[in-house]
Amino acid sequence: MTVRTRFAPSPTGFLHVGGARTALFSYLQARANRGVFILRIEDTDLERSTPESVQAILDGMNWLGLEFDEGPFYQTHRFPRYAEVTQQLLAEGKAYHCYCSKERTESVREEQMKRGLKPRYDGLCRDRADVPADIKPVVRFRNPLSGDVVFNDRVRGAISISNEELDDLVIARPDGSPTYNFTVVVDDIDMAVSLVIRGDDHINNTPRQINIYRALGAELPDFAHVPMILGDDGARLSKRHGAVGVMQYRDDGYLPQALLNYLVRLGWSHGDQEIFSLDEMKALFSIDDVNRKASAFNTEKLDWLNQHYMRTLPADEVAGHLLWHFTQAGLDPAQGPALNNLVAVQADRVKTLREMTEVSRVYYADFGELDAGAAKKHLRLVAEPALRAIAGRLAGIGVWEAEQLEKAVNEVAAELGVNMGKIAQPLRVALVGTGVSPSIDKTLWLVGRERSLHRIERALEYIGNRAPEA
RNA sequence: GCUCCCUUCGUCUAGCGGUCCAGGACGCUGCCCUCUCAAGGCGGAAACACGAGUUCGAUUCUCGUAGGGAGCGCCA
Repeated sequence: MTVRTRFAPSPTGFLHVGGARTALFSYLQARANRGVFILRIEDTDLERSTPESVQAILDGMNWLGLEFDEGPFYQTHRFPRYAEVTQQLLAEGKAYHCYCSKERTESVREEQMKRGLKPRYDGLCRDRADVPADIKPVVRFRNPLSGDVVFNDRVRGAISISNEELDDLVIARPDGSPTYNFTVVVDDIDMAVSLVIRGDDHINNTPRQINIYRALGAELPDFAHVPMILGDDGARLSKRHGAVGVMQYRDDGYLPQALLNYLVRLGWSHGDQEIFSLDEMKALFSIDDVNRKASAFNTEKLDWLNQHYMRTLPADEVAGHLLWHFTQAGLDPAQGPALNNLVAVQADRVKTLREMTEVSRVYYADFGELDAGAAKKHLRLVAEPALRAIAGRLAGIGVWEAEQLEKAVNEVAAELGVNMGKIAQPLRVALVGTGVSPSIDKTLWLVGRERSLHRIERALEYIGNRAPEA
């Protein structure tokens, strides 16, 4: 039997990391078993669902590379089907019309709470014979009154709940529109989903859904409830934790490979392995190895992975992602070194592409003021001879490559009888305006000949203009 | 309140009764390397929530306790 999994988000916002991981697990489980991955949009809540959210979810999945084989299916397109099944249940006496007002069911709930009971519908209309006029009824599922619902969760193990804890849930509103617990079951049956992977906030819904499966005479799928993802502080993930939307991570400079790798290791592991390519994930992942415990999102580890991928992925590939950030930052890549060269030099110095863009600005556009502290410390009178010497040397250099540049700087240092620090730091400040940059040869290489000579000239002016030292 | 679920270093995790005075990774930290910042190399500190059982033997099994989470909608 082929494994069929699905991701079924409701389009009420962007794709957040928790949903993304659920989607990833579902996707990988399908891939690992040569199965089918389905995308279904659960948009039955007309009030809160928006086309923008649908697009945001699609964008997020696309950015992560989670390709679905079937869908997207929209529940709003399937209302006739739900109505059909509702009628079937009604006809078979497995569901009934309920004329209770919202007010009544709410007061019943309050009363039960007050008495220390679990709030549930009291079944007043369950065996009602009369048909009140002028009231549009809801349809309730006739849940079994006794017995236990037992299922074996692929990540949680055996879970059991008594039917006495469950009540007759509403499956259709007065206007005929279906409700969640009902549509999922109908859809998962119709789409032949064999493994339902979803957040563990659905554990408590599962028994009532199982009862519906049974009433429909359908075979049960497997269930796998994955734990939720918490914020850095262990509290439920929310906006105040910063980035929660997948696309926000792109904006912040993360590579999809890094986020994917980070997410797959949240709740799942394969021995001590930390780095997984998508192909490895597809080959090694198993939902049965997923943990039961909720895990906290740790941005520092994501940073580490992101840097790892910036360093190890082909520079051209990273450059492709970097280009997007350059565009966002209003930088023209044509005004400086090729982006793949930039990546090769900068990758092990920054955590994100956004950071790379920021620290690389000086290679594509002029910088304003010299950093006051750095200039004061390194652009002093004593540095003047070194800068003049290096400028003269650079002007005549044949091939503007790191190797030659390093040689040139070394030779000038030797000729002047000073150590590297005495020449590299002033030169660095002259070239980029601050005391921090890649090794001096790479820095020169990135800045380029004309720009380097011009900036050294400017630094010499600065030295000339500064007040005599005490 | 009721029901269900969870509990190994700060964090992500390995462990599936003895191999564990608990292993890896991020982070932190010491040293080395060094033209700055990184990266890298070699070290270090850091955990089985607690209490009873079961067993020759429990991190691993059972039950309690404590703490945490989720659900209890005509939301999904």
